[in-house]
Amino acid sequence: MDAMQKRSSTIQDVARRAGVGVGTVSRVLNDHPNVTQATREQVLRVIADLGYRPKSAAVTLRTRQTREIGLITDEIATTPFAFDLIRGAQDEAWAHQSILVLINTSGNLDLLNAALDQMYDRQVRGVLYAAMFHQPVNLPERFRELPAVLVDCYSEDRSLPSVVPNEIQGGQDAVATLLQHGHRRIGFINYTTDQPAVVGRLEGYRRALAAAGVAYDPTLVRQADIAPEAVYRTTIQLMQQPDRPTALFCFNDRTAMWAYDALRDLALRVPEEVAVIGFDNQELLAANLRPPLTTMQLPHYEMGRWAVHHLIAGNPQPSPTAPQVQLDCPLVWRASV
Amino acid sequence: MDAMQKRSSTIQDVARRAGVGVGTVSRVLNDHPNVTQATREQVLRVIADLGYRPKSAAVTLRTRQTREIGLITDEIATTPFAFDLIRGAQDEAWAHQSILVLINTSGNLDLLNAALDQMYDRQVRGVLYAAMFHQPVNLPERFRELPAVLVDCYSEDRSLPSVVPNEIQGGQDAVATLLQHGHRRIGFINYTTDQPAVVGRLEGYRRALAAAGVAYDPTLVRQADIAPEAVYRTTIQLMQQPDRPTALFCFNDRTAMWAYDALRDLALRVPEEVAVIGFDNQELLAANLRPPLTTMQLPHYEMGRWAVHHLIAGNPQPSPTAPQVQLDCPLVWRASV
DNA sequence: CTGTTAGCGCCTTCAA
DNA sequence: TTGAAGGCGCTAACAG
Repeated sequence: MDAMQKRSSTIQDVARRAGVGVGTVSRVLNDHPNVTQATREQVLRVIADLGYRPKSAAVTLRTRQTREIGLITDEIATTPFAFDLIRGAQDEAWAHQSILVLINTSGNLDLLNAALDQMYDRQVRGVLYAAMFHQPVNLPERFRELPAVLVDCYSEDRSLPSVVPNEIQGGQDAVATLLQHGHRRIGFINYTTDQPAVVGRLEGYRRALAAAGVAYDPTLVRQADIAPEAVYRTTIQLMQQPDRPTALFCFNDRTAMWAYDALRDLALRVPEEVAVIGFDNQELLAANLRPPLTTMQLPHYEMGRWAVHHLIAGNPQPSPTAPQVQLDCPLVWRASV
Repeated sequence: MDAMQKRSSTIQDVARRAGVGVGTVSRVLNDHPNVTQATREQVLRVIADLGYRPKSAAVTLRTRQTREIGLITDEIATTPFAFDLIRGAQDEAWAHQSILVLINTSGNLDLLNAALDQMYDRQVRGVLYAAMFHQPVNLPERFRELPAVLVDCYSEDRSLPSVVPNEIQGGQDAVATLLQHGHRRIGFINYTTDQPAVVGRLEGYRRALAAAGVAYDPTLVRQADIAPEAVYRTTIQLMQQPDRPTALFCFNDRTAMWAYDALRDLALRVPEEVAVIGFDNQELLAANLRPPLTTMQLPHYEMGRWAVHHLIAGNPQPSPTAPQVQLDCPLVWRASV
């Protein structure tokens, strides 16, 4: 390894070759105005010749700041969302000449603390903490000791800035879409917990109905575990009741997938006889179902961007008034409505 | 931001408080033997009191080495595999007190070069380059200037070490499983390109047949685009031919998903009337299909681990003899066989 | 406008 | 076994 690491040139080398002082080189490096055009060009030429690049370790040591942003994830692993979030964060970080440093904690508190240690040691500009799904979280106090933004989660006490999906808007727009297509009896297969997505999407459902002057019918709203049989059975029940729904709003794309199964067994065609709309926009599922599923997209990419932007531009401080931003879930049009 | 960054303590602070020289502190920090037990404990106590942690920038500047590993990905974005690979890499890196620095290039060459610049500047221990799917790649020469390992891809000239899935073994084991369950006429819905996965899995198919003394019947092997209709049609054709196959080996889980559709329309039950085995083990699909899909798992986690391990322990040098490792694809048993 | 100098925080000789 | 001193590569303050 050492063999190949030909000692790269330093600012001294550049200064010498260019016949100037290191201070001057440093100035052109940092776009300081006090350099004549001539010397600047001269220095730039030598830099190019030598292929010189400043060592970030030296810069950090001197300036006490890095161009790194920590991304700590909590077992976000199994979902394809993770990478969208990472991409969004990276794209924004890159726009600020910064780079992502990644740690997945697997939901392990010791690892989380170790991750924070790392972030300190490296003097990152700040830290993102991303959860696997929209939820409240309880983070160690130490999180308040450096700039931090929560993604797809929020601290119980609301003292840290966070960005999450707008579940209500998502639910409302989904149902409004169904309404616009003439549906009046809209079934809703929700999930059983009380997580924000469940509560928010239901609220959106009600608001859309209310806005359209359609009465809320509790027999149309069911809760089912996210499991094949549970959803299958619920769908069958829903569709076999008198005055059956003509459209289905599903808690997420997996739910919709199993509802598809039930509808097929019921010989009900999508979308001709029953319209279906999902949530999440898990490409792998939604785009590959038959017919392709119309669904609401979770704004992971945008949340990643927002979080990094806020970290860099928002100078986030822990405080009771930390912003809690909700990003819209846009409709992704396919063929199930 | 500055407000919260209470200047953390330095090695000097520790030395002063402990009544020793900085050299001594440095020694206990680095487990140097020449420190008496007494002073070591004394220093350790002060370190704990102060919550002192060495700044990595200073260490790097001095030692010229970091504890960072670069991970450059090529638009690996859309697949859920990405995170498994990242997790594997991180877990192994962590075991070596190292951390991942991530850059996604979106297949953009300029970004790739910029990424390499970053890696140089940061003096990372080495770099992983991961592709979206198993394929040959052509990387810039600069890749040869620092320790690098390719993941899920390999350089055309084989000069860089790489780790990829063992497609042949995967195909062979998949088909062998079917054979063991008594199937003799096994359909294979392959993909149309000539990428390693396509070629390798076919080879595996043939080997399994040969090993079982079953003649290779070309009418059972089809190539279909990875698109719903193409697979659907192919499946129908395959199953309607005289002496139809009793089992189906699908190029990947998405292919299997659409084959399911065709089989259902043909009123053929899985696995009672037709056994199906997929490839990739995309949890989101495989586990959620009805019945859940038996499939071969792509070893992304393991490839990530192997790559980092080799980077750190293998002292990789670009050379014509760089190792090209293939990792097995284990069978994931569900309910479709 | 430019060169020189003093550290940033740490590790590593070199003496003691 | 330990302390002191030098320097890693860079920026910023200070003269000039």
